[in-house]
Amino acid sequence: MPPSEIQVVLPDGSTKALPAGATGADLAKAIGPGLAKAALAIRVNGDVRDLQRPLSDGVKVSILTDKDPQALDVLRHSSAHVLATAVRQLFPNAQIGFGPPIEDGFYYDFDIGRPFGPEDLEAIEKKMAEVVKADYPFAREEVSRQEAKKRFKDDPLKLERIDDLKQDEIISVYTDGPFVDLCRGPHVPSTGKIKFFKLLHAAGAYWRGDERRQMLQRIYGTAWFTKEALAQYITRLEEARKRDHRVIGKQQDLFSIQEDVGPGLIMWHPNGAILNFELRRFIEDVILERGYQLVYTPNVTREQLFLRSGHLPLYAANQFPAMGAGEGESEDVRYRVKPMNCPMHILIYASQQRSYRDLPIRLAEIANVYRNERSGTLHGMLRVRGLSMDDAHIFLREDQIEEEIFNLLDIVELVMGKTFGLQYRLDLATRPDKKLGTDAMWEVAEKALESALKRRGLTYRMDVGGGAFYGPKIDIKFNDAIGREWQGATIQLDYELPERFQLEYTGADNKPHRTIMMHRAIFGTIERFTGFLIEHFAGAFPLWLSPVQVRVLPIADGQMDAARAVHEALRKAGIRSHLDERSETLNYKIRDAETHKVPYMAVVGQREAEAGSVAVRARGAGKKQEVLPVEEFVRRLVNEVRSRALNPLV
RNA sequence: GCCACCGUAGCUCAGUGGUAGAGCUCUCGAUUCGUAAUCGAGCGGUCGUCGGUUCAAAUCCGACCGGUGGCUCCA
Repeated sequence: MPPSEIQVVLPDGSTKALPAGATGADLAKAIGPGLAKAALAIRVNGDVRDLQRPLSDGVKVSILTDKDPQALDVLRHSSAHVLATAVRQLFPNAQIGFGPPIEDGFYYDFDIGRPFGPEDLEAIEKKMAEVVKADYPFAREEVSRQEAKKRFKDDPLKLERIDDLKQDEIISVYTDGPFVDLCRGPHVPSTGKIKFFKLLHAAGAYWRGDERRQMLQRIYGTAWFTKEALAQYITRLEEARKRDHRVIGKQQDLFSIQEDVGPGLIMWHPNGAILNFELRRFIEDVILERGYQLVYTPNVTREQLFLRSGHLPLYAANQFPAMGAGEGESEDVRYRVKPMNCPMHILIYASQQRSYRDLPIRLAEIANVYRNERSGTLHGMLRVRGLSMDDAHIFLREDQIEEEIFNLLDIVELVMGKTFGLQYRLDLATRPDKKLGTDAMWEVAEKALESALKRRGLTYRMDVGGGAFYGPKIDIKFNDAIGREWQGATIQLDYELPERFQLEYTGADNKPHRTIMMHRAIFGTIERFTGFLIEHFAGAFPLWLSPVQVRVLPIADGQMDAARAVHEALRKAGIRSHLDERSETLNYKIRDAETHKVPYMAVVGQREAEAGSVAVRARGAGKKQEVLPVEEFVRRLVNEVRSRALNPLV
C-alpha cells in the first residue's frame, strides 16, 4: 500500500508532511501564499527542478525564488523558450536548434532560410512581450522515444538530437502555449515570470558547433529579475566598452593596427612600446634570477626543420606559406617564417653533449613568431598574427619534472598574483584528437602535471581534449573586458619532440638517456598580456609600467624654468617625465593629465619655485595634494618604480 | 574561414539622390591662471577601394579590403 503522506526536509532541517503526490508548488503553497507566488523552481537533493513535478518521500528540498542565482539560470532558459515561441509565431517554418541559458543571458539557434536583421529582432521582441503577457504555463511531459520522434517529425534538428540521446535517458518535452520543445528543463511556472529581458544581437553559429555543418542564426538575449538589474547589466556592458584595450589604446596612443601593414600586426607606438619594454625587462629579471639563459634565434628557417619537428603538416594551416630559396640555392630548399621557437631551441640544446648534472637547461627567448590566424578570429592585441612569446624551453630529467613545475607555478604566482594583483584560473588540458605520440606517453605526461598541481594544493579545472598536439598542458586563463576568456601563461610537457630530435643526456651511469622537454610562457605573449593589462587597469597602470610617469605642470609661464629643472631632475633619475609647457590653465592641464591616467602630477607655482619643492597630486586622488622637496619626490618615485609596486607607496 | 552589421576630418560622431558638417585634438593670437575643460581665429575630408545605376551618388547596387559581434580555431 503506498503511503498516503510523504515527509520532505526543508533547508532549516525541519520536516514537512505533504500528501503523497504533492508537487513543489504544493509545498510552496503549504508553507505560505507569499512563497507560493514567489516560487520559481525547487531544488531537490541538489538538483533544480520544476515546481510542478511530484516530490518523493524523504528528499531535501529548497524552494527557489528570485533571490537564488540558480533561479536566474532557470529564468533565462525559459526566456530562450519564449524567444523560440515568438520566432515560431512569426516564422512558422523556422527550424529550431538549441536554446540554453548562458552567463548573463540566453540564446536560441534557428534556421529561417535567411538571416535575422535588426528589424526582425524588434518584431521578435514585441512578440515575446505578447507571449509573456499571455502567461502560458510551462508544462512538462515525459514521452517515449517513438512519441518524441512523432512530435518533432517536422524538426530535423530535434530528430537528430533525439537520436543522440542514450537509450535509458528520460525524454521530456515542454509546452508553453503554442510552442513545444524537446528539453530537459527545468522551467519557471509560466511565461509571465519573464518580465525584464532584451534581445541583444543575432549571429551565425554552426549547427552543433561543427563548421562542416549548416550555419544557423543565433539570437542572443539577456533576462533579469528586476528592471534595475537589467539596467545595471546594460550599464556594465557600456562600462566594459570604456576599458576595452582597443579604445584605451587609441586614447593613450599605445598602439595601432593599420590596413597598410595588415590585420593582426601590431604597431607599438612610443607609449605602448614602454609597456612592451618594461614587461620584457621584468620577465627577464625574474627568469635570469632563476637559472634561465637567454638565446636569440632567426625568424625564418628552412622548412625542413618544421617537417622534422612535426609541425608540418599538422600546423601548416596556421603557418604562412613557404618562401623560395635564396639565389644559388637548390630549388627545393624552402623557408618558413617561424610560428614557434621550439625546434631552434632544441638545436641549441643538441649542439653539444649534455650531462645529467647540467639539467635542467632553461633556454628563454622573447621572440617574434608569426601565425596565420583565421581572419575572423583576430581581436585587437588579444589575438594577433605577429606575436611576441615570452617563450622558454626547459630540458630536464624525468625526476626533475615535478620540481620544475613547482617552480613554474611559483613564477606564475609572483607575476600574476603578486606583481599585478590578478585572479587567475588554472586548467589542466589533456590529449586532443589530433595528436602526436602514443597514449602511453600521454598518460605519463598528464599524470606528471596533475600531481604537481595537486601537491601544490591548487584548484584547477580539467580541460579534456584541450592539450597541444605534442603534449598536455597547464593553462592560465583570464577574461577580457567583454567577458571573453583567453589563455595567458601555459606550461606544456612534451615527450614528442625529444623523440623526433633524439635528445639525450649522459646519465650518472654513463649511458645515454632521453631528455624530457617543457614549453612554457608566463605572459603567454607580450601582445595579449599587454592588451589584458590595459583592460585590467583601465589604462591606469602602476607607476613602473606607465608610459608617462609624471607630468610637471607649471602654473604660469613665470615658473617655466623651475618646472623645467624639476623635469630634468626626474629624467636624470630615470623617471619618465613630461613637461606641460602649453599656455593653458592649471585646471586644463590637470584634467588632461587625469584623463590620460598619468600617475603623478607635479605642480610648480610661485611658492614651489621659490622653495625648490613640488605640489604632488596623485592620479585619482583629487585635491589631496602633498608638497615635497624635489629630491624627496624623486627619491619616492625611484623607490616605487624600483620595487615595481602595484599601488603608490605611502 | 563562415554569418550578420559597420567603414564620413587625427579622435568621437551628424548628414537617406542635388555645392561635405559639429565637438574635441592640432596650429596661431590673446590670456599668465593654485588642483578636472579661458576666449577667438585657422588648418584639416577624392565620405575604405574599385566598378555599376543615374542628368546627378557619402547616400542606391555589386565586388574587394578592413573593422565589430558571434561561430569555428588558438598564445
